[in-house]
Amino acid sequence: MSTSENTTTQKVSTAAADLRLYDTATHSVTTFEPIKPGEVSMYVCGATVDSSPHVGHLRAAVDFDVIRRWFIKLGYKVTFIRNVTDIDDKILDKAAAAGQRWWARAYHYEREFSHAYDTLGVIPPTYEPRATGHMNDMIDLVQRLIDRGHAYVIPNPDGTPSGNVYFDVPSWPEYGALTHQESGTKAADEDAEVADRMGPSVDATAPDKYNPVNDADASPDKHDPRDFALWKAPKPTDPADARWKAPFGTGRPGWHLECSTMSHRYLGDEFDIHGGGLDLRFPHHENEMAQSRAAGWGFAHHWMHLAWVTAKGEKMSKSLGTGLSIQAVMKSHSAWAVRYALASAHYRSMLEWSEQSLVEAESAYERISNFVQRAGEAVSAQPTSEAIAAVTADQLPAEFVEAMNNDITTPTALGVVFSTIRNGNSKLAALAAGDESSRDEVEKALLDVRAMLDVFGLDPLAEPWASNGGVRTGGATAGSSDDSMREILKSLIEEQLAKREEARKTRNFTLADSIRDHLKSIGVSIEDKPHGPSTWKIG
RNA sequence: GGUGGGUUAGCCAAGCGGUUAGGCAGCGGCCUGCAAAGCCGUAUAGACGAGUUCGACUCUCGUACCCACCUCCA
Repeated sequence: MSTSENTTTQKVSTAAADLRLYDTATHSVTTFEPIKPGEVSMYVCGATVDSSPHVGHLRAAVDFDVIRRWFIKLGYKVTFIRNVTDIDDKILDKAAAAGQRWWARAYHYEREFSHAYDTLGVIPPTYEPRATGHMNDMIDLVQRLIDRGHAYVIPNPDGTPSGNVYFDVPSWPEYGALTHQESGTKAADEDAEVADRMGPSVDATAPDKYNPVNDADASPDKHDPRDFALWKAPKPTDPADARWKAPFGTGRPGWHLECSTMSHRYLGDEFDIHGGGLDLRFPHHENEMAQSRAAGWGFAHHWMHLAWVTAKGEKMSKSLGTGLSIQAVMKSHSAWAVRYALASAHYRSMLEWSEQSLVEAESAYERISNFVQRAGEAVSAQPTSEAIAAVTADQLPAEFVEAMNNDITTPTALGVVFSTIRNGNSKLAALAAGDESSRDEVEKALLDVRAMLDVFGLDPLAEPWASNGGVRTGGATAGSSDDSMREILKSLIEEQLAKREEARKTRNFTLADSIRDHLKSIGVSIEDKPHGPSTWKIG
């Protein structure tokens, strides 16, 4: 990716004016207009680090990474924030159950997430704030909301503040603007029973229709069932180092508060895009929006929510215990294939995760890397990473740009990649047949393909794949850290190839085929060429 | 009960009111000593019912089924 420090000369592409994105708040696809010309600010809700990442978490990271890379390709300077929620009920509960310090558990799983992100080639955020690092900001925000009349402190019997502070939903008439659940006018009596069974709903505003399902919601202190915790008094079991002093009582922050605080800290009063998983829409993002706006901030202009990864048609979920751990998947599949499988569905569509999707991804890798390798050899040079980063959106194939600009339609954009490869393969064949006029077209196709793949983070010769083998071939690519072993392997295999070549010349095909079969059985595949020597690769 | 999304060929997955999505798998052909890779061609679609239209997979309404959020969740 472009790492140019000199952003003053950065130019936004012409294509950028035509980017359209779906906005959760308006339920429509609208043209994207940045707050500051040439810049995009994004805040994405990161993980609550209470246990290992699963495939669904990685989809979120990969999809937002692709969106971010597209903004960069359009020529924007992107500030990308993804937080780490490292203090919350689940972390405290699970750590206590496992006999761990809560912060030790949080840090352990934060490292697992980071490692998984790196493995899949997700660009690190511009900043990655932790909730625990922003306590003063959070306390300030709670106080600000109290001062502005949008929050109230629950007093102890003796009149001192208890540490429980709630957001006053009725004080904020815009509440519900994001998810449109503000109605409250229905409710024939027969609805009440179902509403109760289904738990709290912002539609069920009447106190007698409210049937709380957990302690926090059950609090009799709340003025309105929709009110939510900004600051929580410690439970007796909470460890001493999970309690922070505040003017409204010792306690810890509510979940929603964290993101409002951190987005403001790093992106200011207003920013372009707020993202997260679909499940965060309500209540998390609705509440975030209410408290940030009630604090007097403009907050997010645009909301993007990602759909699930499903397994056998159902949501892959930590809480349902159906999450497929990323470590398990990585045991039998390459990181490239996992990333491809995750990036190949539209971000707002459910993504059905199966072995078959991984198998297809591996096939895609073969097809793509075969082309990249052969084209590179045919024109005697691969484009440099600088050359690829320098390709602007305006220089990419128009159909690709249109697909990406049309709400990041990655499946269609990927179709353009394959079309370009097919066309490039044809030119490659023409070039091999001696048609020198095809050389420029092969070169162009190679550059286009790698630049498009770079938008997906799937250029096989870019990091992190390159140092992991990249295009796995005996001939062209070096880069292994273990060069001497590589040389030994190479000479052994080439000795076999020479024997086979000799056999082919004497039309001893039985011997030639047995050499090929043997190499295949140890994981080396042979490819004969119309002219010149046969090539080999591992895999 | 409220809110939102979905139903496309063997499988995965898009756009589009009329003109090839794409991938994987299949079939036929070219190339090859045979393969592999690659190229060309090709079959199988749009849950169901009605409506709008010259024309609908695409718009509208209805029905069925599936999924999600409303409680922690990417």
